[in-house]
Amino acid sequence: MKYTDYAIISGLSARRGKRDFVSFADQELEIVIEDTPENRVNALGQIHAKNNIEDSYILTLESELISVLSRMEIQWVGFDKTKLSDIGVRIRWDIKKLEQEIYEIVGENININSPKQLQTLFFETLGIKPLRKNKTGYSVDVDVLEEIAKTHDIARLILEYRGLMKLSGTYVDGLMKAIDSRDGRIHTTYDSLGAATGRMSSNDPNLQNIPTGNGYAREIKECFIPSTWNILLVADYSQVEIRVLAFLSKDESLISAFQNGEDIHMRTAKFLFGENTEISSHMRRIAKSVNFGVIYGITGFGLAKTLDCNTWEAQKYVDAFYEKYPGVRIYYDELLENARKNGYVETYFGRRRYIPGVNDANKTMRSIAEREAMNMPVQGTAADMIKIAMIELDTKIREKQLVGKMILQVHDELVFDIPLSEKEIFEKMVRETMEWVLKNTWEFLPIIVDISTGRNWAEAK
DNA sequence: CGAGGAGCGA
DNA sequence: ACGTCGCTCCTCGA
Repeated sequence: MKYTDYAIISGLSARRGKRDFVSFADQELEIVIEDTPENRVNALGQIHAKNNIEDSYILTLESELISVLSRMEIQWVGFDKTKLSDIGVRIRWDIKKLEQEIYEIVGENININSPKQLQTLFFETLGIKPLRKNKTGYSVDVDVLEEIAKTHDIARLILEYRGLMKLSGTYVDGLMKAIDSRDGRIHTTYDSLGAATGRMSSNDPNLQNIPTGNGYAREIKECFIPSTWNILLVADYSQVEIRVLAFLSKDESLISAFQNGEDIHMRTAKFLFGENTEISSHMRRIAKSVNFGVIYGITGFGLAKTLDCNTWEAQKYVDAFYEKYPGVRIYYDELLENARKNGYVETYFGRRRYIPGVNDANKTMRSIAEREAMNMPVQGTAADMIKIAMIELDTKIREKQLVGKMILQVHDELVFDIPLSEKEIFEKMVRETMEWVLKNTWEFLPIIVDISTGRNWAEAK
């Protein structure tokens, strides 16, 4: 049955999507086409033509990536069904126990998965003051429950319950359904143009959001295993987005920090709290949030929420960041100026995203658009880099007639299923290729790839 | 079946 | 109003 979902296109296997049209950036084509990778890239080409983009490297890149992705999709990933099944039994047991505990405290069998019933419990029965509203009522999300948990233990239990339900539903049951009955492997579908920034997306099942934590989460990741006699090799770009920001902005402090091999979060922490200050783990955590936040176009309010501090304090950190890395501020100013003038932003490799909202009359809409504009070139350039590396690696693997295969991509990470005998050659080849994509700039901005291996995905990470 | 809320990843 | 990009599960009501 599963194969009825597939269409053979140009001798390659690719799955048909549900959509019957192709869109790119914020411009929908006025044509209805069969949703295939080839047609999507074709549509991308039409968008380029319509906007007078010539000699687009992105078009070449996306064309070449189609067959690479199809080979990854065909390969599939090994999976330990027995182990997942055992995890499922234990999680369900824990859920049952938590359920009983919660019912006991509440005094009745409420549906813990219903935000509506939780609202009634907290804000009416228990008389707790609501923290935040959403479209349908008062929010009972993790931030709110963390706050309530300070005074009511029940909130802690509900958070635990939610975490286990997520693992049980999305990962245990979800992955169990995705295991192929014939060979026990799992197959995902990639959408190369899945995100507006140029990132890919993965679905059915999504293998780009497998839990990374400890406990059950780690056990689930341990279920992803190599083929018989093989090992998994995981290669990931180290702090690639901040490095890309350094590269695009040419900020001197940011670049020199990477040149000197400094811990970038520590570098920012020193900037925020003083060169001679002993940086605590708390301070480093703040600096890390600021570093990431800047890439997302953060505001004082948003950072305050993340750090659980007041807006004034958070804004102070954001201001300090831009003061210490002035090149970043200039870069963003010029970027937004260009976005307002041209209506789009683009990556280093020329991938575009149209963002008409930067000139919207509505301040809120404009702010959203500005954050999108600020983030896209960073996230998109990183996406371009790994896509280029994937094409190059796919070619090399076949040229060298290696047995190992590239099987997964998780935004800044590639996973390979390889024989132990090919470990050294893969390590060297993968590192060199992934770092090579910005080779012409390596002189002033080191790109670092971390590689590890193991008998399962958790061990290799 | 779809919207909304929630939570998992980079 | 309030940090980017995704996908999937659950509830609830049409």
